[in-house]
Parts: sequence; C-alpha cells; structure tokens
Amino acid sequence: MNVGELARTVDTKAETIRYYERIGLLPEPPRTSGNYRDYSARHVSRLSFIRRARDLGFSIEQIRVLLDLADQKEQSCAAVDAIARAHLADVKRKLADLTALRRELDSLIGQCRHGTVAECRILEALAP
Amino acid sequence: MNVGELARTVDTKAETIRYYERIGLLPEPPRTSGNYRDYSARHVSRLSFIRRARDLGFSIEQIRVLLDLADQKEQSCAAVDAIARAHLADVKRKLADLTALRRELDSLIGQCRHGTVAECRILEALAP
DNA sequence: TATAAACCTTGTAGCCACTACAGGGTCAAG
DNA sequence: CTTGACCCTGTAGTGGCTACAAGGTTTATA
Repeated sequence: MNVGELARTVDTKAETIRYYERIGLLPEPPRTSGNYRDYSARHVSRLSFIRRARDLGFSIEQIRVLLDLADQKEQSCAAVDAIARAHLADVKRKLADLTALRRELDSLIGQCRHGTVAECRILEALAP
Repeated sequence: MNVGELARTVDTKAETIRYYERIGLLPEPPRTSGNYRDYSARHVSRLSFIRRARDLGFSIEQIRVLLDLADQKEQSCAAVDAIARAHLADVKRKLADLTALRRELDSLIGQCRHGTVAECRILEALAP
C-alpha cells in the first residue's frame, strides 16, 4: 500500500503522513524497488489511532506518549487516564473562554443600530 | 512614551508591539535622538483597540479591516456588523465542536476501569 | 566620572500541525 | 512510447506571536 492509498484509507493527506514520519510519529515503512513507501496493516492502525486522537484534540506530544504507553501492556493505565483528563480540563477551559466570548460578541452585535461608522456601537465597544 | 512604557500601559509585550508595527497594523512612531520609538496617545488608543479585538478573538486581518472602516466615519457600519457576525458564527462553530469533544472525552474517561494498559478502554476507543 | 543595570535596537529563528509548492522520478494505460 | 497520474525530497509558508543574540542608549549609583 503506497502513501496515496494509505491517505485515502485513513482520510488524511499524503503530506501529513510524510510529516508524521518525519517527526517520528509513524514508523518508516519499507520501500519498493521504485523507492515508494510500502505500508502494512500495522501502519494503517497506527495512523488511524493518531488521526482519531488528533480529531479528539490531543497534541502530537500527547499522542506520542499514548502510543508509547499502549505498547506497555502490563503497566497500569493511570498515565493514559491522566493524559485524557488533562486534555479534558483543557477543553473545558477553552469552552468557558469561548462561552464568555460568545456572550460578549452577542451583546456587541445586539447594540448595532445599523447607522454610520461614526456612531457604530461595535467600534465604540472596541475603542478604549 | 517608549515601547516598554506602551507595553505596560496596554498590557502587551514589547515584542508584540514591534510585531504589529512590522506587519503594518500599528503605524511606525517617530524616533528619539537615540533611535527609540516615541509613541503618542493615538498609538495607545490604536493598540488598545487591537488588543481588545484580539481578546475577542478577531483575527489580525479582521482587525486590519475594522481599523480601516473606523476611519471612514460617513460609511454605513454594515461592514463592521458583518465582520462581527462572521466572527460570532465562527465562535459558535468552535463551541459546538468543543462541546461534542467534551462529551466524547467525558465518555472516554468514564469508561476507564483503572486496570492495566492491556484492558484500557481509552486506548481501545482510540484504536481502530 | 566610571560603571553597571535596565532598558532599547535589529534581525533571525522557533513554536504548532500541518500545507503547498518545485523539480524531479516511477508506473500503468492506451 | 507517450501521457498523465502518481510518487520522491526538500524547502517555505501559515498565524500570532515569542525568544533569543549581539549590539546601542539611558539612568542610577559609587
């Protein structure tokens, strides 16, 4: 399976796959005689894991640790749990920030009287 | 007022102020005999506007347009309103995404049985 | 007056997670 | 045997800063 096929399989751009290889997140696959990357099922599942974790907003570094942990089957999963919880806390912080932001923007826009720029409440609210 | 004083006044790093100048968002101030930037009240208010808009999540490019519009006092403020609404729509999209994300992470973490990595539900949920 | 500390200057490189080329090589279909 | 769709590497760009390095200026103190 070459990079384009893998890309279609996991719905990821070929450039992104090569990027993951470059930063050491996805192991280098063997090459064909024509120097094409030749991926196996293990690559597919590792890349799927990465993409799923990225979709959930985990950082590359977090994913790196998660993949390492996944290989230590005997260990407790406390570290995995901790990473997930840290990420959840981060998401909650962002949600709170965005919620406050939406309220401010709502009020800003609600004040617009559709007049001239000179009497614009939105610009007024942004000005000092 | 030099760059450090301006930085303290508007609670922004000096590097950021110079960055705004470099990208043409904040006009170049005159210089003192020792080649120090010499800011006036106009700079303070322009930078305050920029920072307030950044805090509300407007992009640099949106702020550039807002500042341009603010100078055309006779024009209708429809364009200002449109930018604010577009940004609000963006914030709402992000809120929806983050809310879905939080739900997924909540459920992921809720499934953790605190056992070994081999039976970790979080890693299972991430795997394909 | 000397000097040290605290500023200022410019330019450049780094952050994150990609994305987009350019300039070449390979491969399958017709 | 040519065409076009892929692949390769390497580099540069994105946004919005942030962090140096290596020098110049100003201010406070000895």
